[in-house]
Amino acid sequence: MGSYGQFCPVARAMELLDERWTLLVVRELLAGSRHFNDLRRGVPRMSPSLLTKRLRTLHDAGVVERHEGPNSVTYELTAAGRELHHVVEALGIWGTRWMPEIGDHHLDPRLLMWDLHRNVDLEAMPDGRTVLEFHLPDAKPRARDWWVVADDEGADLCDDDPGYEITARIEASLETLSRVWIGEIAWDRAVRAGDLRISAPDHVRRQLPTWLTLSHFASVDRPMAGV
Amino acid sequence: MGSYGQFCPVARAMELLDERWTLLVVRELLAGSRHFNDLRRGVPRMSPSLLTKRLRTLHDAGVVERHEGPNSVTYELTAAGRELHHVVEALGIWGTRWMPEIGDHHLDPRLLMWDLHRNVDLEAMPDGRTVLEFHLPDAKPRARDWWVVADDEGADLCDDDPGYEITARIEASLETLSRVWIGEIAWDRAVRAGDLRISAPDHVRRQLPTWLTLSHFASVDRPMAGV
DNA sequence: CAGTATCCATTTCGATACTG
DNA sequence: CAGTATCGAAATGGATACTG
Repeated sequence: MGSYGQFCPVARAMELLDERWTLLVVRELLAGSRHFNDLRRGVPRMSPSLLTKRLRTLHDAGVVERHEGPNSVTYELTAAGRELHHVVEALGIWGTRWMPEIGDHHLDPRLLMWDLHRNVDLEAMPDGRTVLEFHLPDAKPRARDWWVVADDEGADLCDDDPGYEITARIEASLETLSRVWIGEIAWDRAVRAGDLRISAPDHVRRQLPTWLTLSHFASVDRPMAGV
Repeated sequence: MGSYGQFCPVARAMELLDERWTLLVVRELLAGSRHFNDLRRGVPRMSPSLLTKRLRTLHDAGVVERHEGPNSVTYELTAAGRELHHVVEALGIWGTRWMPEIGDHHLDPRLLMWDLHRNVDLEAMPDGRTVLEFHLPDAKPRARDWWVVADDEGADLCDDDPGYEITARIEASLETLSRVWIGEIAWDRAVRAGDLRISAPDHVRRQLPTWLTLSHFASVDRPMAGV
C-alpha cells in the first residue's frame, strides 16, 4: 500500500488523498471546523482514533497545521490544504451530477443537522434569538428532535430542548430533509407535497427558506434529473 | 468498507473513486488508452486481475463502457467518465504544486517511456520515419534501451532495436529524464548540465524539444520551486 | 489480446471503552 | 475537550502463473 510507483502527479497526490476518509476530513476543515470534536461531528461514522491518524498524516504531508492553545487544540489548513478546495469542489460537482440518488444507508441525522445548523444565514434572520425545532419522525429516538438556536453570535445545535420559545417547527422524514438539503428536491415542492411540514406564523414560514442555506452543491445542474 | 454513510456528494463520489488505482485507470482512459494491455502499460505496477476488477466497478458505476469487437475489446469513458477530467486535472495540479519532489520509488522506465512515446508531436516531426533511441544507463537491463518509432501514422514504442536508422539518440539517467518530463527541471538546463546528452545532427538537436511534448502538468506553477 | 486463478501476508478499519 | 487503547473481522491487493 502507499506508493503507486509513479512519478505522475495525479498518482503522487492520490498516495495521500485516496486513503479512506482523508478528503472528507479536508472538506470539514474547508467548511471551517477547527476542533477535534467539531471535526468528528462532520464525520460521525469515523472512529476517533482513525481521525487522529488522518490528522497526523495530513500534518506530516504539510496540509494541516496543529496549534496547541492553553486549553484547546486547533487544526487549520495550510496553503497547500486550502488549495485542495479545487479537488473537493470538482468531486462534489461530479458526485452531484453522476452518483445515483441517495439511499437509506447515506442518511445520517447527526450529519444532516450539523450541516444545516452551520449553514444558517444569520444575516437573514431577525435580530435577537431564533429557535428552529426539527422533528424527524423516522429517525432513531435519540436523533429525532433537534434545535438550532441562532443569535447574532452564531448558531448552536442542540439535541435536548433548550427551553427557548420556538420560532418555527419543521417536520419531515430524514430522507425528505436530506434530499431538500442536497438539492435533489425543491423546498417548495416538498412543502406542497406535504413531505415538509412547517408550524410557524405566515411571515416566518415565508422567510424560513432564506434562513436555511442549502448545501453548497444543491444548485449544481443534474444531467440525469427526471430520467 | 465502501459507503461512508453520508449523503454529501463528495463522500458519494469518493465511495467509488477512493479505491486504490481507480483514478489512475481513469487517467489512462482520459489519455486515450482503449485496450486492456494499453491500460496496463499506463499502470505497470497494477496486477491484471485488479485492473479487471476496477474496470468492472467503473463499468457498474456508469463511468466506463465495454465494447466487444470481433477480435478485440475496447473500453471507453461515458459522459460521466469524461467529466472526471476535472477531478483528475485538479489532482494533477495540486500534486504538482504541493507534493514533495519525486523519489527513487516513483521512477519507472516503462511508464516514462510509455508516456513519452504517446506524447510525441507527429506534426512537428519531419515527414517520413523518425526514430528516437533512448538510453537510460541506470535502469535495469531490460528497461535500459528504448526506441520510439514515429511516422505520420503514429508512434510506436519498442524495447528491442527495430533496426531503423536512428534520427537522434538521447541518454540520461532515469531520474533526469523523469524530472524533465514532469517539468521539474528544464530540458535546456539538463542539457547544459550534461545530465541529458543528445547525439544527433545540430538541426535535429534544436528541433528535438519540440518533438517531445512534456507532461500535461509540466507547465504548472510550483510555489515551492527554489525553496 | 484479454483476461483468470490462486493464495496468503498485510493492512485497515470499525466498534467500543477508557483517560488526563 | 482531545484524544488513547485494544481487538478482532474483513478485505484488499500484490505476486505469479496460467489460458482460450
